[in-house]
Amino acid sequence: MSNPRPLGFDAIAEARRQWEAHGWDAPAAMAATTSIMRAQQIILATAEEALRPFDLTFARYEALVLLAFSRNGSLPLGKMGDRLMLHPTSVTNIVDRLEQQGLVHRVAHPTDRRTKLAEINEDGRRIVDKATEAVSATGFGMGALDDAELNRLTAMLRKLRVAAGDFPG
Amino acid sequence: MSNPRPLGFDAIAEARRQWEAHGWDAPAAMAATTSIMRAQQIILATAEEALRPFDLTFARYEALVLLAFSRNGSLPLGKMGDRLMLHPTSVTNIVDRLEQQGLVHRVAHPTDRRTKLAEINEDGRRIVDKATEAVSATGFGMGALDDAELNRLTAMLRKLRVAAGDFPG
DNA sequence: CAACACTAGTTGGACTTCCGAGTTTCTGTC
DNA sequence: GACAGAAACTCGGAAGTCCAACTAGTGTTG
Repeated sequence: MSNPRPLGFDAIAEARRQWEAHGWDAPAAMAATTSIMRAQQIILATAEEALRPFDLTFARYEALVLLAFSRNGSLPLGKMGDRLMLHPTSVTNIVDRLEQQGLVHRVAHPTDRRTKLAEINEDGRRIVDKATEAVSATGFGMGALDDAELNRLTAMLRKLRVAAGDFPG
Repeated sequence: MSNPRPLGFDAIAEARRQWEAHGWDAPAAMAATTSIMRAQQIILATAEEALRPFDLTFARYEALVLLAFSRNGSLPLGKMGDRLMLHPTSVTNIVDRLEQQGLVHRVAHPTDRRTKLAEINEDGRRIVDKATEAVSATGFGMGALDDAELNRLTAMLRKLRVAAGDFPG
């Protein structure tokens, strides 16, 4: 989680200074963008480190959680892609691996023969519980922020997601 | 930038509800994490769409900007990796491509023969100016937030970066 | 000054993601 | 009932990232 070669200064603040010095537009948006990029990198690295003992990537973990939360423990692959905002081919790949790991298997859809369901099994549920404990224990790398701040962050990014057309709002 | 298959509801709010219903820990951190992941995806897609006419990925664009901002228009590859938080291999790959595109070339370090410098040329500077115009025009996909919100966002994520050891703070 | 450890960059391999194209299966319309 | 169009999934290929191992050059230390 910690950076092996820390800088002595805030690279994003420095970039913003230069951005403005060059007379470029939208410095606040640039700084926020770069901050989100870096935050995502930090959070992802933290989570993946916690997930390594379970041989799960964050994407596979998210997919497992989604299935664990679903009504019957199964969902059509396409619906998974919609929920996780992933390309269909990525879903195929993820389900392939989870199936190889014996945590999930593909099942025929009861009425639509085009559709395949991914179904989580008992091993999958056990793993997802343990993996969640491990990830939660790291606080997702967000220990520096309290719950009020986290909620404000989530609310701000919600606006962004609505504007991008993720959901009606 | 807009999602081809929008959901009718907020998937992250729904995930949080289920997370709490299962009695799992740190729901606020989970929701914030997932929000950052999705925000990064949106922003990246927006930027890459704007950069496509210039045949640049966001990573290559960031590298070009870094070089354009540097004192002599050149930096050692390792230093670029530190600033951009990239693995040395990724820097090699990025500079390879920028060199193929004729925007950058590798130069020997004046005193240390291990080190190579990436140096931006006139074409590179011209492209980075135009690309910046294109990216700024999209507001980085953050049009839904005003400058005050963007600054609060940046400040919160700054805490996170300090905690991860990016810089002393 | 010789041996050893460290640093800078590259190479090859595994993994993930997306895009385009293709197959199979519905669905709506005439 | 036939058929054009849409939908669900998969396959092959390109691009990007990281890791482990390697080469070459530098620094340190006895």
